Formats: sequence, structure tokens, C-alpha cells
Amino acid sequence: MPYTAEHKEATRRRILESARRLFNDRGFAQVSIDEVMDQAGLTRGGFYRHFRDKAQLYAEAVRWFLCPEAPKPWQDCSRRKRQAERVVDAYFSRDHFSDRESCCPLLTTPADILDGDAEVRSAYGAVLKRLVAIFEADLGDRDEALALAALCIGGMVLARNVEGPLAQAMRGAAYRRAQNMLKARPC
Amino acid sequence: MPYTAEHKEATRRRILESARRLFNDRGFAQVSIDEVMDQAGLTRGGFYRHFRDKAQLYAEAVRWFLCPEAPKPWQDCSRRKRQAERVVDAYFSRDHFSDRESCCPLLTTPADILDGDAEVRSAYGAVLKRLVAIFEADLGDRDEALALAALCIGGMVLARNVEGPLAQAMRGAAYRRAQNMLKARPC
DNA sequence: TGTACATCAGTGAACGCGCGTTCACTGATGTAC
DNA sequence: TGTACATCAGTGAACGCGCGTTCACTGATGTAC
Repeated sequence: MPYTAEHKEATRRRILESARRLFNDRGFAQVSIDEVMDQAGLTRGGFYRHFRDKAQLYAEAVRWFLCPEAPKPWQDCSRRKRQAERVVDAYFSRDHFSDRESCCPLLTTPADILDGDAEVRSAYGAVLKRLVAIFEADLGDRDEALALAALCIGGMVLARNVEGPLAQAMRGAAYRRAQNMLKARPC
Repeated sequence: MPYTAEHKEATRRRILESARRLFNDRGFAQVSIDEVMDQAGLTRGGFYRHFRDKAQLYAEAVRWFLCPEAPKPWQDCSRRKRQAERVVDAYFSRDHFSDRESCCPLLTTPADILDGDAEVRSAYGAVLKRLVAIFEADLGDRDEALALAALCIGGMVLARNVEGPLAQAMRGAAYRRAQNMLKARPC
């Protein structure tokens, strides 16, 4: 058994890490397997020793966001705020707005892939469920949690997809509305 | 001057109509010019007599939604409701949810194209501005109007992108929250 | 009114490119003896 | 400890396909005479 299992696992992780950054930044179709492998310091051909196909890679890259290793900016925020509040703050933050590599994958709305691959849809759904669960734990109301998620994602997606002052106005307005939804509930 | 200008214009409109339906349904990358021309009853080659390239076609297809001819379900609703209320009702309606051909183009989030083509970005922005203007006219508050747009689009996009009961829960929750935002303001 | 002509919408074959995937091969490394 | 071997991660060329775009051509139609 040449090459330890750890060696293979490490390579796989390198590919996944490279894919995650690229997919998050540019979306499914705009990233080629060549690029992913290149960023991982490998060549095209080896890819299929680690992943069945491109769609599987994409699905795993989305799910990566759920791993403990994924950067969760709101986790090292002040403990005085509720978690939902920290998430909202982080979600609408300027950093999260411009971070295209490690931002929430729900923001890169992979419109094209979603209709096709069941694995990808389910990965996407898992990330959304996690976000809603965090909100619900603090708000105590599932409906409000769902609406807050819609507001966060809608606001950020729109802000990113338009130009100029409208973008910042959208982000600010959605943020303030989200804060209001949190304040309406007792701490 | 063979073929009247009207003839050419009519053909162009047929191509645009075909493109609009297909792009709305499946997104930019998943639709080929072949398909568009086919649905318009023409063949591949003629396309470039009417449009510079595929991106221009896409941008025009998005802008089409702003035309008076575009179906605006909320326009023939009961006059007793405010316009913003009619828009919200129509936006979250089951029909709008499942209408993939003539729905609001903001819902098909063309993630892949947006970073590239300035013309496409600006068309997308124009549609958003229109929606926000409608809301603002009734709410009298730009911030609230922006947040409401984020809530509508976020809720619908998410509902469409996940499976099963979560989809309907999301649509319902966002809808109820949107209604609340409207009620909070005097009629 | 009829005919030659010019224009240009529309055709369909072909080009070129990118990219996902396959495949025969290489070579590093762990294991058996 | 040293050597032959088997495994399989990784390589890079090649395949095949889809699709945007180009191009030489056709033919319908309005205009000039």
C-alpha cells in the first residue's frame, strides 16, 4: 500500500480547499478543473482519483462551509451579543461583502447547477438549514428565522449584483431591517 | 431596401421573446443560441443580423421585463389594495413561484454573467430600481423599500433553490414578514 | 405595367476554442521476503 | 539490512462534445427605370 492514506487525504483536502475558493469566487461554470488542480499544485489528470466528477467536487466545496474548520467570523465576536446578532453583524459586514473566497456559499447562488444535480441541491439546503437553525435558536420563532435568512441573503446578493451607490444602500437598508427584527424580540 | 423595417423588427422581437423565456427558465449559460433561434423559428446564422453577441441578447431579455407589454400580474388586481401590497402578493404567489418563463428576472440570479458584462449588470440594476421605486412610492421610506425588495427576492430565490417542505416554509415565512412590513405603515 | 437590379434577412456548413473526461504511462513508496 | 515487487497517486497527451461566432451563399422583396 504505497502512499499512506493520510497522504491521499491531504491531497484531497488541498484540491477541495482550492475548489472552495475558486467556486465561491466565480461560480460553478466559470471555474475549470484545470484551474482547481493548478491552485492545488497538481495537474489535470489526477483529479479523478479523488472525485467522481465536477458536480461532486462542487457539492463538497459547499458543504465545507459547515465544517468546524471553516472560518466563522461571528464565533470570536464579543460574547455579550446574542449569536443571531453576531451572525447578522458578520453577514452584512463589509468584510463579508467583499470576501469572495470564504463567504457564505449561499451568496454565490449557483443558479445554473441547482436545477441539475441533486447532490448540489442538498448541500445548498444543508447550509441554509444551518443558518436558519442559528437564527431560530435565538429568536425562538421559525417563521422569523426563515424571514431573517431571506433578508440577509437577499440583501447581500442584490448588493453584490448591482453597481455603485445602490449596492451600499441595499446592504445598509437590509442590515438595519435585520437589526430591527432582532430588537423586536427580548434578549 | 428589401424587407421592410417592420419585418426586421418583428423578427427581432420574436428572437427576444424566445430568449427571454429560455433565459428566465434556465439561466444564461444553459441556453444556447441555437435553441433561442429554433424557438423563434429561425436558424443559427441569422442571429448576428439582430444582436452583437449573446451577452447583449441576455441584457435585452432582462430589460424586456420593464416594458409595458411585460405581464404585470399585480396591475389587474383589486384596486382596493395599495400597489406595494399587490406587488408583494404577486411576488410570493404560487404562480410566480412556479412561473419560470415570465417571472421577475431578479429571481434567476445570473451569478455567472454578472461579474463580466457591464451591459448585463446595468440591465439587472434597472429592474431592481423599478421594484424598489414601486415599494418606495407606497411605503414612503427608501430604506424600508430596499429591505422589502431584499426580503422578497431573497425569500423567493431561497425557496426555489431548496427542496421539499423547506421551500414552502421559506416562501410562506418571507411572505408573512413582507405583509408585516406593509402593515406597519399607514395605508 | 413589367423587368433588372441592389439589398440584406436568413441559411447551414465550418471554424475554433474551452473544457470535462479518459487513458496509457511514470515513479514514489510501503511491504514481503 | 537490503532488494524485488505491487500498488496507486499523479502526469500529460488526447478525445469528444457543445457552442459561440464567422462566412459564403440564397432568395425574397422593394426600388428605379
